[in-house]
Amino acid sequence: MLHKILEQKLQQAVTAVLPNAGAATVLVRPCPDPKFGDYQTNALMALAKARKMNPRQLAADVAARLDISDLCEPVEIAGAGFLNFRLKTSAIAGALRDAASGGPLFFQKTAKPRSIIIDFSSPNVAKPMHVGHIRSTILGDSLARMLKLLGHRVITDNHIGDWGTQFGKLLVGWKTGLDRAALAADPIAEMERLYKLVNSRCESDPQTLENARRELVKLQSGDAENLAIWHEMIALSESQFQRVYSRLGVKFDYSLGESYYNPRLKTVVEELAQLGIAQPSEGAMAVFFNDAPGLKDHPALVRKSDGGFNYTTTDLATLQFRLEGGTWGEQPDQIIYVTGAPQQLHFNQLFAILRRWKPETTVKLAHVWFGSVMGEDGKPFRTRSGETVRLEELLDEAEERAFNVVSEKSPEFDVALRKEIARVVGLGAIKYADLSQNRQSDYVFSWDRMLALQGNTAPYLLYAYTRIRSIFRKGGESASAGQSQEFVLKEPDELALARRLLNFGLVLENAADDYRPNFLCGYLYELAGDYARFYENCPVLKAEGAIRATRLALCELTARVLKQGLEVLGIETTEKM
RNA sequence: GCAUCCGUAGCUCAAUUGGAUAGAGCUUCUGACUUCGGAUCAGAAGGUUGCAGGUUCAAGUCCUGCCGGAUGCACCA
Repeated sequence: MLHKILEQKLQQAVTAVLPNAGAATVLVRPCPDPKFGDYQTNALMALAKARKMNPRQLAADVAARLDISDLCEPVEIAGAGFLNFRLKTSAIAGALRDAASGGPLFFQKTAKPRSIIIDFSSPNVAKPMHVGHIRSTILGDSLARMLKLLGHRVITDNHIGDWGTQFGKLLVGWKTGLDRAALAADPIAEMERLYKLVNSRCESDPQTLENARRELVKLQSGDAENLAIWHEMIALSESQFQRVYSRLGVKFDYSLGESYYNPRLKTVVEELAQLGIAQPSEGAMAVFFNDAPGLKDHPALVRKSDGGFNYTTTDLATLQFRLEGGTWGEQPDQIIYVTGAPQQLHFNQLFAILRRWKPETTVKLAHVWFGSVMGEDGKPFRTRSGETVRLEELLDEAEERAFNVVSEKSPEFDVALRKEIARVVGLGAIKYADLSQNRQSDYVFSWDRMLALQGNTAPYLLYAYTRIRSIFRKGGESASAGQSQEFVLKEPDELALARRLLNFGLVLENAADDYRPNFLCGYLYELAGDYARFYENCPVLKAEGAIRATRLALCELTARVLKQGLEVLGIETTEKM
């Protein structure tokens, strides 16, 4: 973490020159172009501006106070007042040696661990998980892994949809048209069929609608028969969820569904009413936001005119529960919700209500939203027959397609090995295609691009990894010889690779701070590219002495960073492919 | 009507959130030692960042107004 040291020294120099400069104002970041140097700061220009000083003069004064000659070449002042730092080769070699001999892998655990709840995935009971769930699941999982790696205490909670109005219709269907054999064969499909059946009947037949409403009321007031059916539907759905999550390698600490918060709903609304936050309106209870510009004219309902509660009420109760420390007994510093873009209004309302309801809480709330998955026709992604695409079938197809590619490229591997490689590559490709994109844009789903072998894709990264592993298989035990010897970095491709390795932690932190795994993907892609050039131009096993040892160490460290980076994205690696 | 988001190369996407000459991949064209794994690498071509103003040392990024598109908005989640 050389840039951290630079940042600290720079901070000291700045406070020496400007005694009342703020604490966290001077940041060091990678240069946009290596010709400027390795790292730069542009913060002095802003500081100078605020004080009406000459920015280049300030930069010169700060540079004069900097003692970093052990790490860097003399600092350069450039442009309107940039400070550019170029690392000495000895400093780069030293950092590599530290990492190669058991030190941290170019990142540090945070000095201030926070307690963070991440709420993601949230599938619905009795419905199939479809492509819409994949982004939330993968993004949330990746954020959880990232924050954990950086030393935070992370609690993952799957807020399952197990209490909506859909259960009225499901109960009617279950009681009147359940096909037990079909349920045994494919429970989700059967429940989905029942729901669709009753739902369409409701549109033309008010009596069915009324029946559904009545079944729902019975369920919610504790009717034994309906509760039993409801429990069965949940159990059947959970086995589906588990199948998907275990394939994806996603784990939740808690799966507290909406029903869990049911007992709190009434008192939450009463409290809001008592505090004057919620008020009666058109028979319902509503919260108005006249002073919040973005929310003006968009009130939130916390109780429906029929006395029932909705999404907002449940989420408020959930927030209350979590702020009290949940069942795990720790108050969160931060809560992250991972859902689609259409829910922005909902979360803006939710957060605004909480600020009024519990003005004393300092919890940091984040709605990490994402765009939709589109088909190649630019419309929401569906099957040819117009159905939503089932997640399990999507995963099957990814593995199948990957299997075909592996079989074509490596026919000499036996079937079991090819299947295992296809699993890693196929699932990795799905995840990577999603995570490598700016989460806020809609993205077009394309099998061909996703399993493409070139470009910013999982197969490209995995291939880079397998080439490194192959060197170690060939090189035998001499692979560990790198640790004791002096590092010799001369070739441009060695240095470029080494410099890239140093930035792993910096990128990891940026990605976590902004909830953007695509930063990490971009970094890993560049790292793999640097490695490919190094591999092309710098023979490892044919080299000798310190050069060989250095190159082996570069290989080893690259493999470790690739593996660690992919792991944080929830992607496994394979030794061969 | 109100609100949110988007418009970048022929296509699919980046751009470290206001930084230096806007970068990749696909596609097209040209090249690479009888390969430490060619699922690789090098090079060429491709742009007035939807349009017009503004803010400042600096704008794809911020502000204003247009044009075009997506989504959400009281009783689904």
